[in-house]
Amino acid sequence: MEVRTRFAPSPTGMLHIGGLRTALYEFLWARKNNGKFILRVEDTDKARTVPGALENIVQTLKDFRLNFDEGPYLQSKRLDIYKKHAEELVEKQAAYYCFCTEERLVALRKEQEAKKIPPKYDKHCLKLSADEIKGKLQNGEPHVIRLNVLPNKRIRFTDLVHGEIDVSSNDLDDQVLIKSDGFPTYHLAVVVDDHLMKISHVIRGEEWIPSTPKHILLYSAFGWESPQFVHTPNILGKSGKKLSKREGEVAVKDFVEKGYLPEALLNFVAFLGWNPKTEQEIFNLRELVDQFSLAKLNRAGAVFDLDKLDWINGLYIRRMKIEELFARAVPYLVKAGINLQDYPKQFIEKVLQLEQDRLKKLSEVGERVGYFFREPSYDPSLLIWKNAPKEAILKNLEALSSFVQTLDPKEFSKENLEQKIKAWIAQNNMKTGEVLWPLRVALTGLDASPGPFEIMDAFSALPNGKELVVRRINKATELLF
RNA sequence: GGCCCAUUCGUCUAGUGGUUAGGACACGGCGUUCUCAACGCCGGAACAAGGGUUCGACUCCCUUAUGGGUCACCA
Repeated sequence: MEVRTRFAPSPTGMLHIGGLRTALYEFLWARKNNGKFILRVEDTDKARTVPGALENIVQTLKDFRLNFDEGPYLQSKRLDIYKKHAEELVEKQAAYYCFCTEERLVALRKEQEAKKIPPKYDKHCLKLSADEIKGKLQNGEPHVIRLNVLPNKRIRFTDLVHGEIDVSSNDLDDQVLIKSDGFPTYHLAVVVDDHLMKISHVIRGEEWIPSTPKHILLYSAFGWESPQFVHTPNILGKSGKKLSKREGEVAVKDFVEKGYLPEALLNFVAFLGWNPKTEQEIFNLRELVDQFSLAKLNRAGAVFDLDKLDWINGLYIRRMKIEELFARAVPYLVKAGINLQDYPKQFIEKVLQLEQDRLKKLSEVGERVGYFFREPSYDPSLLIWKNAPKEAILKNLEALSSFVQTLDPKEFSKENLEQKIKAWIAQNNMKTGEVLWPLRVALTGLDASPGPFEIMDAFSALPNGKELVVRRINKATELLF
């Protein structure tokens, strides 16, 4: 049988991390089995539908290369299908019309809560005669269609992650199938569509386990075979609760804007609930498809650990070719107010290369490379290396300034500079730290940064690079004086 | 509260009756070094508890505890 999976989000907001992982697993399982991955939009709640959400979902899947083979199917365009199926259920007496008002339902629930019994519909409208129903329908009375759950039945199903799950029908409510606005509820729509779309594996979050028995009832009422159910563990926030907006960003879009790479995000999210059972940690999409299996899904929820995401993201950044890093960093550099057209590409590339090992996310790049684009300002005391006397530092900087001026800008390669300057230091019996530390601070104004040789190397890609370097050294001597 | 699901280092996890309980992130130390990264080496750190079953339990069973999910004309 062909493997067909579907991602079935409701367009109530931006695609979030949990949705991304679900889509990933569905995608992987389909690809792994040469099956089909389908996108279906569960937009059956008119009130909660957010404009732009559908576009965001489609675009994000595209950006992350989780290409779907069919869809997007919109449930809001399939209303007649659900209605027809609900009526079929009514005919089979597996469902019934209900005309109860919201007030009655609320009162009923209150009463049950007061008695500390689980709130359930009391099957009030099941007692209506055929004529009564006909009359009310003809009068146009508002109504819904409810599933008729028979008491004292065991409902069993197999979940590929959790194994056998067994529930009593007494714990199930007479779920509304068709709402009074004519739209189906999730439960009806999901079952009808999964069947009609020949979905082989329903992969979704574990919060759906409690409603799966209702779905089983529907499948059997229709006389259909159920698909395989795969309930994935939840992604948890630091608090151990289901990841939610309360504990920080959850929209995929926000992570991308912060400079997390789609590949890194996918790699990270894949490991939240799944593990290849090897010691390999870094996987591209191709490898994930290769290694993925439902049997390797975990059961317990997984906490979303930003530290590990940062590590993976940094690792992907480090492995990137410089041209690619350049291309991806452009928006962040622009945002930092750097006019890229004013600088040679080679210069920007060298600058990025310097920071490549240090970046955890792309959004940090603007701030980190700032000293290349504007004169640093800093406290002069920062120029002092450890407990070195101020006079020695001043003297070293002045001598350094003269020495650098004698150097040919064409020989500003990192290796050459290092060799030349270190030889010069030795020649003059200076202390390395008392030269290189103030040099570096003069160039960057920072207590932590890349080394002075590579910074000078980068500056040399500018027509006036050497002058800039000398000017900064001189400025440092003035500051210190 | 009813029902359901889960439980190995702080976090992600390996482990399917006999292991010095392994790896990764984070953390600490050391090395490299002008600083910070990156890199390398080292280190601390876990089987929720109690009963069984067994020659032997992290592994199997039961109970308890804890955590989570769910109980809508939302998905």
